Amino acid sequence: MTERPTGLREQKKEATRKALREAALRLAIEREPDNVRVDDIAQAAGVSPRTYNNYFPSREHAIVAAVTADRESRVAAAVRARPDARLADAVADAIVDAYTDPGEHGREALLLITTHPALRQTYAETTSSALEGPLATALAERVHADPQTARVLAASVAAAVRIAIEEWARPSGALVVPSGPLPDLLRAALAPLAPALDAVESRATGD
Amino acid sequence: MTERPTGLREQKKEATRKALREAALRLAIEREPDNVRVDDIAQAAGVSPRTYNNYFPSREHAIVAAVTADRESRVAAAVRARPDARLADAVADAIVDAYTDPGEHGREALLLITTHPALRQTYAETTSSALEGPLATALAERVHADPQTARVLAASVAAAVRIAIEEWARPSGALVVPSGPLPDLLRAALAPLAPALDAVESRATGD
DNA sequence: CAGAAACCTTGCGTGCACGCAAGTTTGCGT
DNA sequence: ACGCAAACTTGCGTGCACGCAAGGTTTCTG
Repeated sequence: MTERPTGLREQKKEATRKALREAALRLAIEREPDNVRVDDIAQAAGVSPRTYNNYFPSREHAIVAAVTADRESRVAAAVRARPDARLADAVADAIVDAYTDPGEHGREALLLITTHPALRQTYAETTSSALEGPLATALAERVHADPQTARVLAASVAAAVRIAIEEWARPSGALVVPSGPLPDLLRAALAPLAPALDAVESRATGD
Repeated sequence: MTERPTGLREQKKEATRKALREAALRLAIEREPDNVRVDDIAQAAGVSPRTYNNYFPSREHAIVAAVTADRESRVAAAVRARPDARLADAVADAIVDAYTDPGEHGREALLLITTHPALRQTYAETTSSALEGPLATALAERVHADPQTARVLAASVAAAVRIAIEEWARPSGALVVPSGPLPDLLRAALAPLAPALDAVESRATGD
């Protein structure tokens, strides 16, 4: 499933992708993100600037990809892994797990993303859109509703996550409340959707 | 509220904006959208190319703005106008009303947007994001929940609308079902969210 | 009504995204 | 082992978004 289809060309591609996102993150940390040209990233990774855009659709994406990794598909897998739990709980737990303590280098990188407006937006955006697809598939399997319903619910969850992340990464001009740690924000944002998840779950079970 | 703050500078600005979006739509219809440069639109509207981007953030936005107009804020107003109806119904009706029969020139323009991938995406995207803010405000007034909850629900509704529009504007390679007219798609996409809207409504009422 | 302040337009320069058409590498069948 | 086809990289060219600063217009203020 997550194995390499053939072997060697795929390795090279993955190596290049990794080199690019790590170079992007490293450069963004040591200089300011604004002072990093895409040419620099490409050069640091040993490829042409044109190739950079074969891997990432924008300058910001490589940087956030260094943090994001494959969280989104792990969320989908975690939801699948608990078919007995209440759906709303399974979703909330999976998301909180995935977005809690993003790892070692993540700490400094997240500060960077939080600080920088363009990165903030790309982060929330890609997180949300990357989550929508896999989660929709997982939901469609889990409840036996039509794909459209699963897609709407997945998109709603993704939107809630995006809002939580935006809230969490807000500049917070010291006037408003710090609005708490990310896990709490995530659960609070997901709470309003619980009735909808419950409904589709019971409807599927009772059907 | 929707009045001009002072007068004359605002008139000129609105005139320019209107000239730009109408020029954009006209050119996009008579040539193909791909054959319309932003320079052409600017010239047709009698402003410099640089000024174009002071009004619209991308080439596609002017075209979809010609169709979109101010639908999104009308949705918010319509929700506010029916404080007695069930929230889920008020939202669904308001949205269906706003997105049904977009007007005269809309017919041809919508075909154009439907046909063209980049326009489709911009259309669904701006529609959704333009809806989220005003609707969140309206919801926050209507139910007396915290703003965060209102925002999540508004974003979910916006996501559902986006999905319905995407589905409706899908190329539909004649293999899948035509998936029906837009109002039906909208109601179907909004249906899964009704429990969440009911819940926040009763919680606010009972509170 | 004159001067100032706010605002808008515009040209210029830069960086970026991407289509296209070579040129090069990898994989596979025979 | 060989050669072809698919896939990847790269340079080039184009169009676009946008920061910046100069100049013009509208609005505000005394």
